[in-house]
Amino acid sequence: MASSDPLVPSSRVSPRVSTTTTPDRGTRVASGRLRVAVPSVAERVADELRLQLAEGALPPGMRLTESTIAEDLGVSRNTVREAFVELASERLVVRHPNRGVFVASLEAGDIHDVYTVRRAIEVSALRAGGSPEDMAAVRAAVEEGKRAAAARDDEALGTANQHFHGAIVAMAGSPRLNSIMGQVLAEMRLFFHKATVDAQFYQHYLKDNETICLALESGELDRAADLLLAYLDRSEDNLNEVHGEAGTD
Amino acid sequence: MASSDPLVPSSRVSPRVSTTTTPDRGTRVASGRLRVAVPSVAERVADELRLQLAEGALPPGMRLTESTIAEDLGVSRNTVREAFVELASERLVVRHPNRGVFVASLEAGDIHDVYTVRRAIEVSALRAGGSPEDMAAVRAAVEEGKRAAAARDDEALGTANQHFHGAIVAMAGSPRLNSIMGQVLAEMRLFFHKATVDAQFYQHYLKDNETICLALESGELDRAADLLLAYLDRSEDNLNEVHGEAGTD
DNA sequence: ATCTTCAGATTGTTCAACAATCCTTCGATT
DNA sequence: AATCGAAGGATTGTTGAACAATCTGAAGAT
Repeated sequence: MASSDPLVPSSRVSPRVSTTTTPDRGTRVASGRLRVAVPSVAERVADELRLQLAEGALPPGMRLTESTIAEDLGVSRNTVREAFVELASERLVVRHPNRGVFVASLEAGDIHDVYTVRRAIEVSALRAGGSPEDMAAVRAAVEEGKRAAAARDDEALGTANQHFHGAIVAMAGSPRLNSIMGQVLAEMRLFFHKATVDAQFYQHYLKDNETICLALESGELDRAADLLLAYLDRSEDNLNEVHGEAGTD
Repeated sequence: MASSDPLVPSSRVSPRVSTTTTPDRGTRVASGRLRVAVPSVAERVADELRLQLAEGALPPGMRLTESTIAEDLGVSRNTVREAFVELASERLVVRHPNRGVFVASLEAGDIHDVYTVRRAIEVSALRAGGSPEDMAAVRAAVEEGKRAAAARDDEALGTANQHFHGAIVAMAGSPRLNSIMGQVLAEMRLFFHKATVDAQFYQHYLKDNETICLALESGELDRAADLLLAYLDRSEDNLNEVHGEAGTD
């Protein structure tokens, strides 16, 4: 869904005939100076592709042809190209020179690698602790997960889980760590659509998150870090099992 | 230096008149199948800019005009643009919409941020230990630093120091962590040209590296990690001092 | 002195062209 | 029949030109 929505407002039918058209994507703020960050077309293409990748509309391994995407989104091939460079730097797609761009697919080694990064940054952030607001965000993610579990909404449960781990990293207050974590989570999302894990899978995580959060709130940072580490190890094993089963298609 | 070398071999004088010219950048290997990764022009532009950034030829805050760079390197504007997207994703340049691309400059907050990332990934990698070969690489970097110090080569000393920390992260055997560390070190290189620190500055680091390496080699991973953490804290403080002095231009 | 207007420069984006490369198909050879 | 190699088509890589949108800075008006 949302696959063929044009990114440009739809006034681009015959681009050259209109001389000095009315401003298209100006969003001109008459009074203030603050421009609220109007994303460029290339960025919006990247955003759209990121969204479709996260939704599973573009499955891992799929080839992304430049001209097709350009037509579908109503932009030029060069703009798609810029978006591809960005997505490739985030490891969401892989560029094979002269062959094309493909949706990234996590192999067994990649899973371990991703979890190595997660262990590094999540444990580090947790061990350093955070402000009360930061911890409140972690707690909020735990409660969000509980609600999702009560509503038997697996999708929401997965989202809450990502919020939980995102909140842990956010405790460090580091834009760079947040950005790295965001990319890692995006990579995992890419993979998760292959295996819709059962509810018990997540239920287990839910309890772990609660325990970790409690340890954090009581100031037992080292214990919280150890718990998180164990959690990540188990999560990696779980994912590998799922991968071993689902990876034989 | 090496600022105006064209990236394309120089057969690009009149690009349209020649129909079916001889292969320009083919590097065709007659026998084998293995193509040794011929970098695209955009990648080479990014490489060249990265190099000039690391060398300090493009100082922080400097504006990089698309057409100028395109002319200097003998490539098209669109290609430069692709390179800019990549460099921006590495935080080596900053893009101001409709205003241009500027060489990134680390502010005080950025320094702390960079060190937060380093603490996370270096300590994590060190704590997990590594194979004998990995540790040998760490040791080699220490010796490299000693030689550079003996030769009073500050440049080489800085390089050896980066090798040391790179080798520590490489112990984790994680391509993603290596890539992150590479970017972080590139960011720091960008900054280091502002302050050519004195020899004693590095001498101190040299002893720390030796101590950390010894702890690692004797299997005292936790102690090595603690030492590294302390080292990074001190290094951050040092850098902030230097920044406070030199940043007043 | 402050505001507006205007021109110049640069970025953002598109388009069209072509070269280089890859993949496939189809013969030709052994 | 199997293998090899040569067209052919499709797609990527790269360029150059064009133009709209935006920013910058300077000249002019209030």
